[in-house]
Amino acid sequence: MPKAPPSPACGCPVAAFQKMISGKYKLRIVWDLKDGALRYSAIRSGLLRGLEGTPEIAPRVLSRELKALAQTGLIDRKDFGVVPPKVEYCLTAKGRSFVPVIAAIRKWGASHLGGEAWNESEKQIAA
Amino acid sequence: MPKAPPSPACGCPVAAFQKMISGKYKLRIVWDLKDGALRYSAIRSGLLRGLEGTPEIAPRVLSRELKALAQTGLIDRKDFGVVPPKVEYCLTAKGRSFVPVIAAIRKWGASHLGGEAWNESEKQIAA
DNA sequence: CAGCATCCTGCGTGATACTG
DNA sequence: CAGTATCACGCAGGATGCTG
Repeated sequence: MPKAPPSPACGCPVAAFQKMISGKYKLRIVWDLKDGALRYSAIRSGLLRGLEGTPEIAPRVLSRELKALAQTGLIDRKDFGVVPPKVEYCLTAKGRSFVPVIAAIRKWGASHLGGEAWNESEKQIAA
Repeated sequence: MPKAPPSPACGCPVAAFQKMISGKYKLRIVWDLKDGALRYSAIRSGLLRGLEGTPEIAPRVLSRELKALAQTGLIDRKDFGVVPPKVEYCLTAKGRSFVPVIAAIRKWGASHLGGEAWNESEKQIAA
């Protein structure tokens, strides 16, 4: 991975944020991790909670999200290096500092989206 | 209409939130609108502020984001029905209530992403 | 001025199979 | 158990040209 041009902070904290949480699971993963470390499969199961029509989450996808989160510095990966494999993921300080933001999002979402105020677009999510 | 199963608080408000702000410009549009109504081209110009390498924003894209935001109920479209066309976009009550959330995001982003703490992944944004 | 119509491309996401 | 490898697809998003 070549090139490393200077990054003009421009006005993009929002853009960086969007990139950081891009993906369907990143926010939920961080949120689920707020209560403590979780293993790969625990995270996986947690992501399926409350979702009916949702097919299984492709391991490739979850793996990528976790790597991305680790690279961003929100979570930390702990490999116990044993067999059978045991790996735990937990929040970093940065990740913990981010939890309140998610809390704010959830709070707002609960007030304005949590009810039945869903429109066509959202239904397909749950359908 | 397929079932509207009770939304178990699960992680759905977050999912709805993600869908609501999906797209590169939605958050910034809402943010730029917090100070008052803006016209189409004003929004367009505003989105290019501070971005050098960024090519022009495709009208198709911006148009779509605005429609989505309107459909979500975050912004309102005011067509003056005159020639030459004049259209203004402004926040709805819902949209205004959402501004603090963006503020929280920006605040956090400024602390943790605003500096030079960008890694490879983010660089391509500015590149 | 504020869009819409069309084509095209990359990536995010899902599904399936395999491994250390 | 915790992933990686591969194939395939839909859709966001950019580029260009045109219109009421």
